[in-house]
Amino acid sequence: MRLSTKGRYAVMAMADLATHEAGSRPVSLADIAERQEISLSYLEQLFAKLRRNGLVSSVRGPGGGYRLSRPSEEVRVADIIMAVDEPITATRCKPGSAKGCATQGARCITHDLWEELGRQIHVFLSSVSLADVVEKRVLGRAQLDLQSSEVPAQDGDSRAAA
Amino acid sequence: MRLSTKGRYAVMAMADLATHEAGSRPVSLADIAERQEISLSYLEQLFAKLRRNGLVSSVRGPGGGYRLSRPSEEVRVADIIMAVDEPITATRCKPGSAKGCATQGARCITHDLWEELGRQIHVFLSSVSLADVVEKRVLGRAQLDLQSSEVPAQDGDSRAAA
DNA sequence: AGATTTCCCGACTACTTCAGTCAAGAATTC
DNA sequence: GAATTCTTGACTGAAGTAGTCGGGAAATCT
Repeated sequence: MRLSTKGRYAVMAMADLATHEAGSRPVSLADIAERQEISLSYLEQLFAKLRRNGLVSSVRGPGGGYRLSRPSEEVRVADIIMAVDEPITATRCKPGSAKGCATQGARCITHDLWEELGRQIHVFLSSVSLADVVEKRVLGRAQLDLQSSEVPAQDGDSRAAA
Repeated sequence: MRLSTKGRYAVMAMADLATHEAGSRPVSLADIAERQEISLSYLEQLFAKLRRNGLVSSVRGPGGGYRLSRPSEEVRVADIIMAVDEPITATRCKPGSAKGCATQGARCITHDLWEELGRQIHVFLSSVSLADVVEKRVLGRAQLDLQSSEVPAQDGDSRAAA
């Protein structure tokens, strides 16, 4: 799961689409571009990918635009991000790669860590639907349950987090 | 919290340091560079930042090298990544920024989502200590507790995750 | 003292990716 | 057929990544 502004733009656009999808009229990219302040040409790229991945369907001609293929409750944020972001080079841990991971044939020391982090991110973003985003319900669905955090609170915690 | 290969290299190097920190001898960057297949000059950059953030201490001269400032149980992975990665522009959601977020003065639709994701990542990486990484104990410390995942399993799940 | 080993620091650079532009074309409606 | 809207591909400027290079400074050893 790759996290870039491209994915964020896509989620913003999809949320806008879900919000303004009233009645039967599709939503034009021009409208989304104006409301979300994203360039039209860039949106076109994003929606081309979203369409190929079956998340939206298009209607051409005047009055045309895009529509969600499924109700917003059934669209996961993870789906959107995976649709627009390239498959990613998987923490550069491919068996063939010379550097980074796969040192001496074995997986590198930190391999498990990044794999687990990727899984955590994926689980979280899969637990949030587009409807959740629109209705500002991003908490509560998935919650990290820290058991026995033995790591003491450190002094240097004034650094910018998140 | 920014996630880049730079941060990954830093964690790899710190894990290597924690592993080979036997007795009282510091570990030289040349050794780490060879074992982890990271260029020496690049390691020097990373360790300069790690040192400024108080994660390691240095010993000069022959037989010199680096040492962990604290025991590996007390070093959180999040600390390492924050030390080497720049403070980051916080999901481009600054009040002053013209684009992206802060549309019409209000926070953008997806603001809460990314903020929460950032928090989840930070919590996870704070829950894992360097000792956990070295001893391959990255699971079980923090575990996502999904309550009532109503999102149905979708067809297209063969896509590369993580 | 002098040589060697190691950390220390700044400048420079090839490369890739990101974010976005530009231009042309095809389908649909009026 | 003219306007609208999606569709596609090529192109580009800026930024960040992953380094390299070169010269130092402190500590140790002979």
